[in-house]
Amino acid sequence: MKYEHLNVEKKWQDIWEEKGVFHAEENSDKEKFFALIEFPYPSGQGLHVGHPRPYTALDTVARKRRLQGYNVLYPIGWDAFGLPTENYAIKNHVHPADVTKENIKRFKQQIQSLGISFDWSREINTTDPKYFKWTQWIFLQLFKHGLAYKKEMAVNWCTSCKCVLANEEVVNGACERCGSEVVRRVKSQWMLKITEYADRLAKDLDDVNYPSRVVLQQRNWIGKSTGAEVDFTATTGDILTVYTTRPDTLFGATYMVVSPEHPYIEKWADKIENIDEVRAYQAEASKKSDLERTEISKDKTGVLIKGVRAVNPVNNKEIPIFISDYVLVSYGTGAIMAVPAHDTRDWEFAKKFDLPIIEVVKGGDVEKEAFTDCETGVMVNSGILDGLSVEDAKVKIKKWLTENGKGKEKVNFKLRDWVFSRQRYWGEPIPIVICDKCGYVPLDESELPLELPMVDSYEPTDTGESPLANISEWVNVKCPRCHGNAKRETDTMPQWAGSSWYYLRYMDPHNDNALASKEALEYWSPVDWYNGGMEHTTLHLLYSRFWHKFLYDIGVVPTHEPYAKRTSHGMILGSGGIKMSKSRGNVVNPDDVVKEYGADTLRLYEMFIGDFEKAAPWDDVGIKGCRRLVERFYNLSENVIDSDEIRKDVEREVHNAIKKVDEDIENLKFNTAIATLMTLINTFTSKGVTRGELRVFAILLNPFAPHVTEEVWQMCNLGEGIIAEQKWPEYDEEKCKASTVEIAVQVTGKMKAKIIVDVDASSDEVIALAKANQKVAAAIEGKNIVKEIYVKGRLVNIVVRP
RNA sequence: GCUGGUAUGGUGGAAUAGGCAGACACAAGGGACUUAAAAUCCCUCGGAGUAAAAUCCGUGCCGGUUCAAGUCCGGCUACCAGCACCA
Repeated sequence: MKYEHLNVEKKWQDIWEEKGVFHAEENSDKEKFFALIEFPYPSGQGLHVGHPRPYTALDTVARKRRLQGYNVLYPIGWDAFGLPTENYAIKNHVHPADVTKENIKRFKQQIQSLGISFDWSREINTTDPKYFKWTQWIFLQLFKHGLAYKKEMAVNWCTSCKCVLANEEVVNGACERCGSEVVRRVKSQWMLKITEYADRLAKDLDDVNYPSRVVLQQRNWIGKSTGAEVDFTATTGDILTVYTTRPDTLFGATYMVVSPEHPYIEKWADKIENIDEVRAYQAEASKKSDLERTEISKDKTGVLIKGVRAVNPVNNKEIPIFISDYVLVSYGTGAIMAVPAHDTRDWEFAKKFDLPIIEVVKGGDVEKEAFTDCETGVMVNSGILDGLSVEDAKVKIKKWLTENGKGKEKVNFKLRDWVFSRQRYWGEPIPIVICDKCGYVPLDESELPLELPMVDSYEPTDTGESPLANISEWVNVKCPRCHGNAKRETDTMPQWAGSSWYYLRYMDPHNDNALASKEALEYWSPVDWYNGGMEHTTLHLLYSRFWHKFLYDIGVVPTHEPYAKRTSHGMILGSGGIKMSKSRGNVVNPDDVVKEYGADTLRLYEMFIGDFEKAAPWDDVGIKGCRRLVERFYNLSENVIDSDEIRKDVEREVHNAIKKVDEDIENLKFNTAIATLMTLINTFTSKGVTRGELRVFAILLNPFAPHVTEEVWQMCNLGEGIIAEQKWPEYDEEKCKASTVEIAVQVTGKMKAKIIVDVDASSDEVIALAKANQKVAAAIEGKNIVKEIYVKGRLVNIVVRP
């Protein structure tokens, strides 16, 4: 019997749509379950087979939860602001809003053909003014709480996008999006004080269920370190504070280094004898792009500051001061004490400039390389610290510094504030007015949303100004405070703004009075299960945790973390394990797969392809195995045994399958869940299937292959419908157990025979049975038995010596 | 350089808490059905070895612990990802 997947799938999708079966219920007494996938960016290229992997995975979970009686929220929307759309619009002389509309239409149609159980009544779009009204509203709250501020600073400037980038968006000195060179530019930028939350963002990772690799990556990015600030006195009389994680090595400091941007250089200008040389070095350092700075990272450069020296507070020794670009102005105090004996970078610098190396931790050979081990060393040449371990020395010196007013314990983070403005058109306008008299004035909340003006040209400029700056009728406004002439902020928000809170909007997507109602937030928070890509770990995932914590602090949301559980999927690669890309011409379009094999087959294959968390290569031929599963299942309907029972001889296999599929879905082991179903269907194909067995099987398969299972259910008159009945099967632990079991028998670790024994047979009985086996008897004959081991239900090992 | 992760047949991948390596698929080979092909069904399918068995070898490499190691420990190698002068 031929399975006409196109008709069947369309039929069921129409039924689901018409009945609205996937709409999350309002005011429900049921327990809630909120499943979330990262909403897509509707690009011009349309869907590729990578997209459905996470959608299908959480769809499987969401469908299972519905069958288990939960009120499930599984929403989708569009993260639609962004550069590719804008660039396409510029090139083709159409408005980005129109491009976005077209792209969404295509994406939606493609996703709907997969039969994912999204609640389309809650669809959101970050470019919709009704949506970004609340993005702007959150920005205003951040501003009012001092967490959004404008600052003149050196920023990452993408030469191709003509736009600044956040630190998180710079990859190996290049733009994360387009790969072009990123250079430093001094610009006045809106910043968000994510650093204010650094400690909580790191610490609260303990309270959520995230994969350890995600936790680790976020913690590394936040980069918390504990050390001390130490006050050196310069010969000018100024206090020059350094940050170090190794205050124990203070006696080994033989010079200091300040970053080229350190403010004291200007202050000391007339005391520095070689100020021209110093200035030349500063100029050179400022010209370097990030890429150059990393490329030359091995060869240290620097200039000795002549005329000013520093005094080590612990022994009053005078030491020289250098400037060098290996010290960053943005971390710590922008100045370090250099301990060449115990820091690799300082060691390299000292060797190059022929500076003294004083060993203060014994245990290595500091003439050969820096000894950085903190575990084994013992303090030497360190006055009061001599003889102590590194750990004890740290404690003692911190105490000494505090007591003598020479420094204090200090925690530092690598995390920097978030550069939040972009000089592009297609983003949320920043709702701020710049007034000569009043400074930065927020728009009144009643003025929101502040919409984008219609313009003829939204090309980015080289001047570093947003295209919005040219629209004088939009730019020139009255100051909301003093009503004098003022100008709007013309930069827009980055792509990450809209996605930093979108999951909240799904809870109450049509609310005009708040980003979501209190009741909805109370009921649906937090997201129970959020699946997304590893590439967002230090971007979207971190940003949204920051916004959420802020919203929690100002009483908007009821939980301090947005996502209770996070999982991550691997990429779908092209055949041969290379990345799919348009330029390689190896992109597989899901539309073609749906057409040829059907959505159920595509879904099954996406889940069967391999370990969900790892990358897997697409195989055009391999998908056939999944199509066969669908057909075999469909064909089971032809010869159903008229009985509602589960037959005794398959009972154990059926109950084990329920258990296995249930557990595997919860543990992201979709591939082995499907393998279990394949094994079971092989049994049914050879032994036939009863109505009772078919019911169980169809429900287990339903979350993976929702169309064909409903179809067979209907054809065989098994009941009202799988979704309609909501009955996830339960397994009976007793029925999973076998009465007899096959035991492997080894003689000194070598497999000799297999015997069948009673599950509850005693060790003695089993060993006796094993010895009675011909092959085993032959193998142990005439030898000393040293040991006899029985592992229950597994094997017997008889250890002999000749 | 640092931090994680991974390594299993021709391929994708299984293997609870150390207990029969290769589940489940794909491909390949053989057979049945067919005028033929497709589809379907059945058989074989890590390597060496044998007429068939027996037997030996085998989870990136080298060692170790154990009655027993893909799994644990020590030392490498390769690949992937993240970070990259963070003091």
